[in-house]
Amino acid sequence: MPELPEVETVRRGLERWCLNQKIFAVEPLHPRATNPRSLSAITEVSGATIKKIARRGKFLWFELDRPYALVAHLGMSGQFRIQPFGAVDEKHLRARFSLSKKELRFIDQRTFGWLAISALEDGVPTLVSAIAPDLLDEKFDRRATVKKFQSKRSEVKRVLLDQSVMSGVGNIYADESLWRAKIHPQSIAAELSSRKIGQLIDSAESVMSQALLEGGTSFDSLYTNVNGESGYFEHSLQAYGREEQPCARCHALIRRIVFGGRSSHFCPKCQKL
DNA sequence: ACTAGCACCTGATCGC
DNA sequence: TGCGATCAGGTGCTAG
Repeated sequence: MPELPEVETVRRGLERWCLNQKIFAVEPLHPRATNPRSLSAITEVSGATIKKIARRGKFLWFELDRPYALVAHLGMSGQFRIQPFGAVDEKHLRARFSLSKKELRFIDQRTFGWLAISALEDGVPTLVSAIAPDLLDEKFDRRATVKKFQSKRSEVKRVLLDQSVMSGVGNIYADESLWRAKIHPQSIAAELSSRKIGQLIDSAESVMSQALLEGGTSFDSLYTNVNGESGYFEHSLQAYGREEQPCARCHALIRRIVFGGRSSHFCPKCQKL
């Protein structure tokens, strides 16, 4: 569920509340909350101090005063919450970290999210090394990304969602970016001009930056920041979830189609194949 | 090597 | 009121 703007909102909240805090105790509460590729149990971070909170695409990690990091992915429904000691346990509480004055909690209804211990290599956890830099990363290479898009014979929306090409974009912002760039989601990526792919990248950057300013998109309580508050970007969506509603540009009705097992929303008039 | 499809979960909602 | 079908913002494994 959470895409780059939502994960970045969470990262900033964690930075504000957890930086330079010592982790006194860790309590894992669900077996699926630990990624099977984790180097060891997450209780390993007991006694460590949080030195930095980093992100690449939708992956977050806590850098510690140790040679490894605590990596987190929110999956579809993961949340981090800062709570006072003794607050009632949330229904889907999956792990508890005791800091000096507060508890950091990992909550996840659908259990697609996870935590893991992962070695750092050049500042990036091994578990994240196959993920391409995202649009807000200074390592993001625009020309190389355009080339990668052009090397793919599949539908451009699938490529947008491929985290090894460019990370951070999920189903909502993919539809929004394609709408803004006036590209049909089923266009073959390799058949698009460099200029068109450039427009798509620009659109993804502007839509996600705007969403970030509004604290992200949320339809329900499954996405919130570390204080349990929702974002406001839902009001600004032009394609996602707007099936049968008029396109803001041309008033044709937005269509929803399913491919790759998920919904795609687009304007049949502005976004032609 | 690349691509497409499905599996992994829980819960909300909708139609009958 | 109850039940089954469908849907949900992600990733990763596997079969072709």
